[in-house]
Amino acid sequence: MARWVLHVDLDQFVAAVEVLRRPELRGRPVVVGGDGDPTKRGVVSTASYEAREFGVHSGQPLRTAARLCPDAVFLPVDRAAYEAASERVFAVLRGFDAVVQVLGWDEAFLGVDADDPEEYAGEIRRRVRAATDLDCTVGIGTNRLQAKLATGFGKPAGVFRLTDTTWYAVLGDRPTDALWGIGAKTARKLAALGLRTVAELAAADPETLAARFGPATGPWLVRLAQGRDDGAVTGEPYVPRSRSRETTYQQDIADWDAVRREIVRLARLVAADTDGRPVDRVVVKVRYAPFLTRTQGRQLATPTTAPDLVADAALDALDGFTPDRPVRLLGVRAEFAPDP
DNA sequence: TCTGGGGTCCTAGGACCC
DNA sequence: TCTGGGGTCCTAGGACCC
Repeated sequence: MARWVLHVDLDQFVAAVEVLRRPELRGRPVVVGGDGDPTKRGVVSTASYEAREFGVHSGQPLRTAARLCPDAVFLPVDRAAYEAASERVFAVLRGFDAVVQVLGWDEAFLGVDADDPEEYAGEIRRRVRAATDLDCTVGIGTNRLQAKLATGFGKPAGVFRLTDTTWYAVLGDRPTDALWGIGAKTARKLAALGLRTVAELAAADPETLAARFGPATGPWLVRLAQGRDDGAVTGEPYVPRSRSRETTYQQDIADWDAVRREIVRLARLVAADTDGRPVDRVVVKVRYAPFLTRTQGRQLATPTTAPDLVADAALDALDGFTPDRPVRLLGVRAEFAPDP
């Protein structure tokens, strides 16, 4: 039997969960984001396929989505509901004889031994559907990168295999930002070097890219374009490196005393969410009204879980900012001391 | 596109030390 | 004080992903 990596990705996950508990929404354009009021500041978390027909997509301002699709049903984000649905899906996946690595709310890698990976993928789709009424797509590859990219070609509710044999036929002529890890910024820098497609990047000199992108990132970009990924699927439990809370305010805050009160509030929320792990460092984020974003951090002399000390460190970090401009967003992040 | 919230990892540059 | 070269650590920012 051969070793395969399967990437399981729920279809329009957040919108699908909402439709499950409100069946009358099935077939309608559904947009989930912010507090569900499209006249407020906020962006689309997930749009149903019906809403995507109108050009609505994740990350888009809710106001824009409402303009593109005025008849859409707008719903608030309900994290607890999605986490509960996630757990039911992952419980199904853990029922397989496989190494399961969860990637977020709606994705997981499975390391499996199989003679017929398509048959295996089909069985995953059937069992997830039977247990949760949710559809998923399964990508098949010989490593995580191939499996992850394969999923995009199988959407929705399908199965797709991508291997060394088919890599360049499928992806060679695609722009570099089709790859998992290359976004708009990096794609533009690569294009400036004459590297526009996956095939062109795959043939590039790693040393040249190291000079432009750094010693680790440069060579990694070339390996990415070649479909290579040395990382194994791991079943190790996920241990967070940090916890954070941030808020974009409906109205900018000009009063610095109000800013300080908000920082204390956010710091306490973060401190309540550390699961008893000592905090090493506290970082405050300020986004001023013109979207200029700055961060300031403070290393703690002694790692702590005490909310008062986390809040004190956050206020100390806040003193590193100039209180002369209205504030659009405030955030506090706590970083955990490495495990001994 | 007047641009969320929660994360991760990498890089560059300054501080500091020998 | 006209002042090198290298290593290491820390921090802010960038980029990416879901």
